[in-house]
Order: sequence, then C-alpha cells, then structure tokens
Amino acid sequence: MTLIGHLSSTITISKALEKEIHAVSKKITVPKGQRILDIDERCTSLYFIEKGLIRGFHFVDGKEITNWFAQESEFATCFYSFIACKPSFENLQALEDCELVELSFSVLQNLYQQFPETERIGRMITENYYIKLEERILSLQFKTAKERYQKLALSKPSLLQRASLGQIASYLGITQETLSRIRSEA
Amino acid sequence: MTLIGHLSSTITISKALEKEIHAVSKKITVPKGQRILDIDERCTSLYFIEKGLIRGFHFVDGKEITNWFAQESEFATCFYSFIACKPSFENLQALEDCELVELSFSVLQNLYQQFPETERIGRMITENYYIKLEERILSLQFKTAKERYQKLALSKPSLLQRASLGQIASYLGITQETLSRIRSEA
DNA sequence: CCCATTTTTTGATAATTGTCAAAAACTTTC
DNA sequence: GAAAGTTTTTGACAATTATCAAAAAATGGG
Repeated sequence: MTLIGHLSSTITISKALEKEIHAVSKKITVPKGQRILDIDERCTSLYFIEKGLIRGFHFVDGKEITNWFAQESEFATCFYSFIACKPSFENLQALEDCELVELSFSVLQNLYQQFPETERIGRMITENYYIKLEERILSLQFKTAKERYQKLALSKPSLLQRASLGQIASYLGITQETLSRIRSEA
Repeated sequence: MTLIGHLSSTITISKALEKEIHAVSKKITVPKGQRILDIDERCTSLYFIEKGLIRGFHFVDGKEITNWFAQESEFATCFYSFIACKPSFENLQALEDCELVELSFSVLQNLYQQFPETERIGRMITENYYIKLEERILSLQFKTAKERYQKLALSKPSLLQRASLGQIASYLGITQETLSRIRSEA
C-alpha cells in the first residue's frame, strides 16, 4: 500500500495535497538488518512502510528488548523523540529489506499549515501510537504469556515468521525459552 | 498550584491569554468517592488538578483495575476518549475531595486557534501521557513486583497513603496479597 | 555443500507470584 | 462506642515463568 492510498482511507486527498506530499516526501530503501536510528540521536523523521518490517528496540542488562514491530501500511518512528524533539531511547532497525516514505518533522509542520485537513493525520498517528501502548499494558498486566502470544499471532500472523524467537519473546516480555515452550505445546 | 502557574513553567502566558483561560475554564469541586466520568461516556473535558487525587479504572473479570493516578498539578482525562472522540473505556473517580479546573475539548480547540502558543501545551500533555505509558510498560515488562512498588514509592510517595492497597496493587499489576507481603518485608 | 555461527528446543530446578481461606486491623455509621 | 462493613495481613499451597546448561536445528558465507 502506498502512503497516499493509506491516507485516503482517513481523509480526502486533493490533487494539490497529493502533489505536495510527493514533492516533500522521500522514498528510501533500507537493506535488511540496517539501523535506521540509533539511541541518543534525535529522530526527525516519520517513516511510512510501503514494504518491509521495522522494529524499535533498546537494551536492558545488555540484552535487546524489542519495543514494537511495524509492518506494511504502518508508520515507524521513535515517537517520543519525534514529538518531544529529544534524544531517542531506542534504536530503529529494518528486519527486512524495506521501502519507506520518509517525512521529516519540519515537512510535517508545513503540511499542517498549508493543508489543515492533514492535522487529522497527525492526530490519527498519535492516537494510534497511544492506543497500541494502552493495549500492550493491558496485555502485559492481565494476560498470561500464552494469551499474549496468541493475541499477537491473531493481530500480526506474518510476524511470527518474519521476526526471530528472541525478538518476539522480548516484545512479549518473556524469555525465549518460555516462548519456545508455548509454541511447541500449542 | 494553579493552572496558570503550572502552564507558566512551559510557555509565557500573556495577560490576554490568562484572561481568556480564566474566562473559558470552569472551577469545579468534586467530593471524595464521586465518579467524574463513566465507562462508555464521551470524555469531553480535560481536568487540571489544583487539589486532590483522581484515578482512572476499569473492570476485568468484575475486578477494578486502576489504570493511573493523577494528583496536584497534573491533568486527568480519559485521554483516548478525549482525543479520539470515542466512548471512554475507563471510569474517572475522585479519591479525595478535589478542586479542579475543567477545560472542554471545544474550548481547547478555540484556544489553539486564538493563541498559537498554546499548541505547545496540547503537545506537552500528549507527550506526558505517552511517556508515562512508555515507562509503565518498561516497568511491567522488566521489573519485579517489588521494584515496581519501590519505583512508585519514589515517584509518588504520598500516593501510598492516599490510595488503598487494592487500588495500588491493581495499578502495579499484582494482587493485594502480594503487595501486602512486599510492604511487610521491606 | 560443509563448517561456523546463530537460533531454537529441551531438561532440570528455582524463584516469583497467584489463589483461596481465614484472621486481624481499621472505618464508618447509627 | 459497638456492630457492621471494609481493608489489610497471614498462611498453605499451586501455577507460572525464569534461570542455567546443553543438545538439536537452522542459517549463512566461502
């Protein structure tokens, strides 16, 4: 799905807006494994994923902890760093060869000014991020490891093949061994 | 702390803006125990807490689960319902007699228009909410029950006296019994 | 296609937290 | 200030998940 196609499901995109988005956005490709952002850098871009898979992760006691996965038709960024203009607390990494549309912070501010209808997009993205977090908390607080895995399997089935056991386990807040056992018994 | 005083630490409040805020906001008092918002209602107000304590909670298997506490100089609202204009998934309740400043959604939109510098406030509140959630997730995922309790004791010491064991336990994602044992051994 | 490396699985055991039940302590109300 | 209600504590036991170690399977580069 293209960025324009995705946005069209939320707001009506005029020809002028479509042109402007094309003009100010940048298509980039990122090879599998590459870092898109490092911890302590400022994250000044929002990435729309046309193809591929990205994760955010950081380190706890030397171990990688995956904070989120984002796949086709989703946005990826260190949301905190992006909105607060502060150093990122997480790395962004392509887990597959990716085709991305990059929108910089300043480009986005300009879009808001020129095309007020795009404000809704900004709000949507914020809400989206917020709601995902809410759900994750409820999940972590009240579901067993198995239930959390099953929920993920339902909402992002392809992820189970596309990300490694360790990446998924850390995202679910459990050890690799536990996730491996959950998989084998199911 | 008054609302104006609190906002002054972030942006410069002109006399005109101060007047306008006074004109469009509403001081309200809410007695201890009272619900401020019920599940499934639309949350159309943002509350600044000048005095008192509020919690957000919902039910899981008939049991109350506290999602957050907000005290003096903090904002309280069902953030999701407020920004997405959708029914709330949580109740808001005063845990003490409260003195609040109420700002409605539409009033806030008008403020953004008339006083562009207030946009930063909106962003701040959003960020604040988001960052609290982020921290909570990291806490739930990688800290033991005891560590989570100790962290809360450091960040909001007065809360330990002001909220009940059950409310705090559900917020920390543990049972009352476990929290009681953590307290007694410490 | 094979060796080296990484990832996943399996096993045994320990630690953490939950569940259920009942007693103790604290509050509220008349 | 005593009875009723609520909240907190304690105990015994069970379930879940982590830890450590090692084997098995999968992957990647030459």
